[in-house]
Amino acid sequence: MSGFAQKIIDWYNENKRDLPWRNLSDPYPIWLSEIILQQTRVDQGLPYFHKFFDKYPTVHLLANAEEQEVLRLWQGLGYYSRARNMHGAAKFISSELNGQFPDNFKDLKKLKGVGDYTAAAIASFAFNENVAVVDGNVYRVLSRRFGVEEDIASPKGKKIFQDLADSLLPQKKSDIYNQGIMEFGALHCKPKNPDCMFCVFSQECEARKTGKQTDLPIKIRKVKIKNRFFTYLVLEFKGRFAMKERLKGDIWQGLHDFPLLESENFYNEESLFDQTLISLKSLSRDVLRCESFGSYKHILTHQKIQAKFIHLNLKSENNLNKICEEYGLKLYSIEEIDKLPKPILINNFLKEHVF
DNA sequence: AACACGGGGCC
DNA sequence: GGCCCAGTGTT
Repeated sequence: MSGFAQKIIDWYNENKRDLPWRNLSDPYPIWLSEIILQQTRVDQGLPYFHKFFDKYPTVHLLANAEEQEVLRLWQGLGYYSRARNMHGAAKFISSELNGQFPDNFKDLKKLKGVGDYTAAAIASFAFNENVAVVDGNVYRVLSRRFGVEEDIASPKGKKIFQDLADSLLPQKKSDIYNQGIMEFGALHCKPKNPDCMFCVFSQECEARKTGKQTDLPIKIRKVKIKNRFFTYLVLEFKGRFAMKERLKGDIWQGLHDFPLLESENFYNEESLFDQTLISLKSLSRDVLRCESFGSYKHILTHQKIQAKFIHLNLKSENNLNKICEEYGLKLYSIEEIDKLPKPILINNFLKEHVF
């Protein structure tokens, strides 16, 4: 075993966290945890793992659940296609494979939502297959320790890191080593403020020699962050809220949120109001004028969505208030929105339509 | 090869 | 306000 792998394993045995999906041989909870932890920190994913594993202790129970119920449990975790793919894969395993999990890297990759990383992780942790996992932690640890300055976002860079990870993989205890290098990246060789003073690689780390720790790994972002502006109408009818299912091909597809207007900015009020009128005609068939204020900010990786809520201009003759009164509707103001329990905000996709 | 897809934590 | 996180699927 290389000195590198040995040091990783020693560090891991000394510093590892006690996590519920560790030291298990059943691939189901391991798969569950890996899907949940894609692009997600352990602290954030942990409660979701418990929710899912408690509610669906076997792959059959998950497979037999309604998709809406699965999405409801996933609510707030983000990247909702993970939930849909996971549910689809559960159905496939339950019905086509008789509940028998694929037991090797190649077959695991055939599952929806299981790519190179996840297939390697499950193959390694559940079936002790000798494959190297490469995730964000591995990129960081390897790039720093070995001074690799290749762009991890490029296919060429990805291959270089995969090859390096493969070459470092020990023949024995590769599962422990895989867990170890990721844990080391998550807890010690962190993106910001890595603890280089007390590091097992303090002597041989290439990044430390050149002071480039926080410059590595190199990741060239090409996608520009887009700004989007949503104005929400929050309408209540006898304790239920008007919600719409979001269309495919956009964010939160298939999920539900409040009726909304999208504009290029919040200052383009005139056009926003015009749209409002058109949109509200489906509710009231009347001409309405609304006034907007307040804000709710929602930041995504590649989209910056700023949302706010509107209420009506009370001076208006045929205003939404009147319509609301007629129909027994309540239109929420921003102050009232702020007092609502958090799940009622735009993370929500409850399937409760008033109209 | 580029891009879409979430939400939360950190500095 | 920008970056990152136990990445994958689509085009």
